[in-house]
Amino acid sequence: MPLGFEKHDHTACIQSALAKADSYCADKGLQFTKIRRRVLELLLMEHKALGAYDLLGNLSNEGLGTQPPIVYHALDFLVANGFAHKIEKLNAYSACCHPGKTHAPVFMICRRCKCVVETQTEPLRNFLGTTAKAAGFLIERTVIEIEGLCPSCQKAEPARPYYPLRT
Amino acid sequence: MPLGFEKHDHTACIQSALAKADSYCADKGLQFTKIRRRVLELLLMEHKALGAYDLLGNLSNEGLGTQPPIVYHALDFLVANGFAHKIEKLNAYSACCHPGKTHAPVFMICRRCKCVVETQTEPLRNFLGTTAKAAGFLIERTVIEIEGLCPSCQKAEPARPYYPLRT
DNA sequence: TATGTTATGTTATATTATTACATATAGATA
DNA sequence: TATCTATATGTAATAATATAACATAACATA
Ligand SMILES: [Zn+2]
Ligand SMILES: [Zn+2]
Ligand SMILES: [Zn+2]
Ligand SMILES: [Zn+2]
Repeated sequence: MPLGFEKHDHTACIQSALAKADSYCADKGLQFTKIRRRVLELLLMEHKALGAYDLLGNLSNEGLGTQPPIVYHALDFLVANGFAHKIEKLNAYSACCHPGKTHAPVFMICRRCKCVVETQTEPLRNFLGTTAKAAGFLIERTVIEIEGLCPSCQKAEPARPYYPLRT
Repeated sequence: MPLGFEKHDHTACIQSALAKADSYCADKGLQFTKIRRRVLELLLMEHKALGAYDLLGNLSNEGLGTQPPIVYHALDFLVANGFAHKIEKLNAYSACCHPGKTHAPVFMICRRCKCVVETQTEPLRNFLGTTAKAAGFLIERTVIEIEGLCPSCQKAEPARPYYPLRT
């Protein structure tokens, strides 16, 4: 599993994630069915987020279903069980890179090549916890997504100004 | 402007935000037109996020336009100029509580009463900067949204488990 | 007023997601 | 094994969000 944008053995990356999902589901008595497994596999193929209808297109080509609820059902399962995340900024879905661990994921999204890298930071979680506590707010979920340019795309394109547009 | 969930003089809150927008636009030579101003005003009315079609419903009732691009044009302006933010998790829009300041906003979203409170944390921004830098990633924008229960809703409803569902 | 620029309006359509329910299948129970 | 029950999949229709492409109107300023 990549910790960042460095090259890695992605075949192993995929196999490892599927194996973890297999054993986790076996442990918990969850049905890791053909469709669910295939959707996860599709999400694992690249470190990119895929839209529900991209996934559905693939399923459809493979004779695994043609209607939206097919893929949304599978995504519900994968997200609920922590095998995938929804990337809110993209309305798309990404395989989890740290399955089986409690984590508050942080996504780095390259606007140019669309790659998505998941990282996690315990300090950040603590930090948000402190911020929320000060306001009396009780955290249940977090959405943390960073948009910008990945290392290789920085060479190809100038940066846009850091948030916000206002000076 | 509220720093958290405490009660405050919301009429003053609205007036102050509109006045800031007026003067900012005057300074920059931006056209703070009737529709744009009204959309901001609608967003300011409560500390909640409103969907584009909610806003359009209001505009439509007031004879200010009936088609989606009307409201999306206005929202584009308000977001581009930092008067409003899109809340990605809700596909909805919220007036900025710190207009005129450079900031990476953090939103606390109550799942029960749907209130949205914007805060900002310079340390968090630094922290994400460090995380990204370690991966060689260049930040342009951030999406930081916390979901959970606001102080008053905590009294009314039990919390759900903290992220993630996985044990 | 003439001219270029920005804002608004119109039509159509794209994209993402859900509701509600029917059928099929897996796993548990008798 | 046969039945029961819960879960998964399939179907149809529709809801909700957002954009493309372009026409018209209003504004800015020379
Ligand atoms: Zn993850
Ligand atoms: Zn890139
Ligand atoms: Zn703001
Ligand atoms: Zn609340």
